[in-house]
Amino acid sequence: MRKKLYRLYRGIYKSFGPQHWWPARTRFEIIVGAILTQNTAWTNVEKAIANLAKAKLLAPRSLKDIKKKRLACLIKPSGYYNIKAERLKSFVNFLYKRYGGSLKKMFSQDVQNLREELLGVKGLGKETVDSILLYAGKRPIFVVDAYTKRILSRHNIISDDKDYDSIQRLFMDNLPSDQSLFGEYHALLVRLAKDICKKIPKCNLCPVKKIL
DNA sequence: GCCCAGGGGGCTC
DNA sequence: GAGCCCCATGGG
Repeated sequence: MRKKLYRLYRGIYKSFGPQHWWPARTRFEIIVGAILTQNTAWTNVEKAIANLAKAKLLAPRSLKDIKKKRLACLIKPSGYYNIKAERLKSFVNFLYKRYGGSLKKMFSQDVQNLREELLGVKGLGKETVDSILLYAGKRPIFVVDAYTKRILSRHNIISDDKDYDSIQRLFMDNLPSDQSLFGEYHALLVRLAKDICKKIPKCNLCPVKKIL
């Protein structure tokens, strides 16, 4: 298994090179992006984030103070804007209630405790929380998404009925606990899916095999 | 016009 | 615990 995972990584890395995720200027922007990108194309998220930046809202305090309705209006391009405004609000409320609004304090918490706490925030599921921990918190936590599942099962590395936790364990038990490796690996899987695996429902002859 | 996107919650059975 | 529905915009 270890070898399979390394082979896949080397193959994709060779084709695409380092991805340098997450594309954002601050940790808070990463968190906002992680929530906004839920089931949404990144190009739409960029527009929403640009609106927030223009309105000087890419900081916990200002996001906490803004009215939900106006927030929803600003993030409209990212879709699900009412729900996502609610989710951004519930995150900053959590941040203030639990850590006095300090991301520094939040990220100095033990990673497993923090993971449980964040999963308790309404609107933050496993993928969103793990993205936050990995890319904003620089913790070695592997992010599993639909692409990861699809690619691994197409390449017969896993069966297609595996759940989030077991896939995450697969990576974390078989690879060194390295934040930058996990970050690149996940980003490369997304890149790969976007480039070639997209819209091929069940393809055992996926072109990816050629690069492995 | 149709399909999907870097999900998650709530409901039903 | 699996299976469904809802949320919603924009690009291909």
